[in-house]
Amino acid sequence: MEIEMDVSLDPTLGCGQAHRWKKVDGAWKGVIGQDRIELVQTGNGFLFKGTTREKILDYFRHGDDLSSIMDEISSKDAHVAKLATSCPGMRILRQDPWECTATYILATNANVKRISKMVESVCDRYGTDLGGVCSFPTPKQILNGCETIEECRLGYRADRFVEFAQKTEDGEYDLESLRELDYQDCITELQRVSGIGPKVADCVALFAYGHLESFPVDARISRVMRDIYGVDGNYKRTAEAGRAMFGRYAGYAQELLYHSMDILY
DNA sequence: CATCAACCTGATCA
DNA sequence: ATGATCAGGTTGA
Repeated sequence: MEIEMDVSLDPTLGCGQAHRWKKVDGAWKGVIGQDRIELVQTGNGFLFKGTTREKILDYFRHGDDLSSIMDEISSKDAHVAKLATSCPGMRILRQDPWECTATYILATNANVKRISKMVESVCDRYGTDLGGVCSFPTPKQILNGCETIEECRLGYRADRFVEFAQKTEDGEYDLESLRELDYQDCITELQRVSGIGPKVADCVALFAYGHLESFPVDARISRVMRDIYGVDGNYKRTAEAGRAMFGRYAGYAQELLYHSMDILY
């Protein structure tokens, strides 16, 4: 099946916003929910198999008008304008809140390689076998075998990861209800979770709850803000500066800036 | 509110 | 080869 969309799979799936995609012989292989997916870039979109058109369109935020978003953030800053041109088709994805949050709890103070290793590890150990790859586990699946969690080599993230699964399963955290909240309330609620600070909250707000004004500041973005824009200071200050600079689509600007560092380093 | 050391682990570098 | 440093941060003092 083919989908027409202004998207470039390489930066979109390879930039690190989602952690389960792998490019094998020109095809992007990954898992969305319980579906094993394969995507191949074409001239004006991509071919897909493994799931429904509807789910793919939702995952790739088909409703986002990329050209007008790029126009808007490009008008705010010449550097981002250049990146928008040099890296067309980079999209923000819409990920499942549970998987996205649990994954970013694992992502703290680890590099991309190690993050995907940890994520694959918990999928292999606790997820459902989909034939060659496993789905991201449900809270229940994790809790059913959490006594062997140390075999996943999560380090000090393990306790937070299991606690998050426990409290989600218990209903203490209601991830669905967060969909109703605006950006500020959303990150405030997310930060009640142990293992979620301002950076992870911003990532989840952006990648799961679709708050496109979120501007997560990680180590790389922090360097960009300092070196290119002369913005220094703590997290709150830097993230606010990004949102003030780029407005309602700051998240897209962040992705472009992050990816540009990816190429540089 | 701002600052800062400690924290699992594994890859990289000297 | 072996030790220091660092990586998509968060926490608690």
